[in-house]
Amino acid sequence: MQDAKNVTITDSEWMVMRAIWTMGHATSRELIDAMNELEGWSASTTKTLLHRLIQKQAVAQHGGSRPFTYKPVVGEKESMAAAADDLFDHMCAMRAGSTIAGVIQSRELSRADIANLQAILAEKAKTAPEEVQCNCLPGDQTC
Amino acid sequence: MQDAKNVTITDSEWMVMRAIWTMGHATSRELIDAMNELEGWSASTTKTLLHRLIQKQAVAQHGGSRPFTYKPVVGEKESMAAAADDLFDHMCAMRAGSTIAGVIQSRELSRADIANLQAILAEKAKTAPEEVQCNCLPGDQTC
DNA sequence: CTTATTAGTTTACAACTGTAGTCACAATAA
DNA sequence: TTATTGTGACTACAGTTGTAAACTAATAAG
Repeated sequence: MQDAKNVTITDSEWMVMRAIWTMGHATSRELIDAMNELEGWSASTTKTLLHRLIQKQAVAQHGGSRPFTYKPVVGEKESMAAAADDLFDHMCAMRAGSTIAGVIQSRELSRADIANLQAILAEKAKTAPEEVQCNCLPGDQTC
Repeated sequence: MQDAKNVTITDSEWMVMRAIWTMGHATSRELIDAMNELEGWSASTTKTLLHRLIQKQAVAQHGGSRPFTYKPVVGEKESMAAAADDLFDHMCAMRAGSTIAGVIQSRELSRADIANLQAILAEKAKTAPEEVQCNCLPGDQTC
């Protein structure tokens, strides 16, 4: 799988990727139908997005003959991780904790997810610093 | 403070907001200098961004006379929460847990942050479902 | 007061996005 | 083998974003 870090997937493109990831692989017809039902998009719109994703090498065309099959080239997990990292990279490091807290509160998580997060946190607690420094401006500040 | 949900702050604009949030309030000169040092931007660029933020009502101009003071209208915490929610809204609900896990692992968190997250998780565990359903396509799927 | 300097407003412009129409060609049906 | 249709490629076009120059109005310096 190609490095998801190098590909920027836009909001509309995400919708298509989600469908492809979930289906595993799909024909354009299947995608067009799914996108029409999900987002009300015209066939053209889905085609364009699919095309852009191919150019970005986030998706690849398979099967030599005409009704091609489309498959993801970038993984869902990696892409999501990259998008999340990208977001947090733009925010104040000092606020990451409370932002994560907000996300956890507003999302549905399974028992397994929670157990996993608890394990990660327990481990992380061992080496956690007392304070995280604000990194918004040159020099030390507190935001 | 105005509802951060309604304002879309772009990547470049975020940089300016971070500076304003950290400084609490600032003159354009201060912002221009900070942005030049941080991002290497020309004065014009910062001015434009500041302007757009004013139009979006994310920032307000204060003080009647010429060297105006600029202050945030939207809060940092709310804006970050909105941005994070926006991101997770576009992703498969089923994958939120592992994405959060990745974020936690890659970010620096203080002891207090961790304790807070642990408390939230403990509470959330009480009512957590066994499974979270994939919401990428119509009908139940697993992605 | 006149001039120089700074701060604020307008305009610019290419790249990227969201959304979609049209054209061309391969596959299929007649 | 020709007409039809499904599928993929190319074109379109307005709005947003990143980046910045040019212009104008206010203030400070002389």
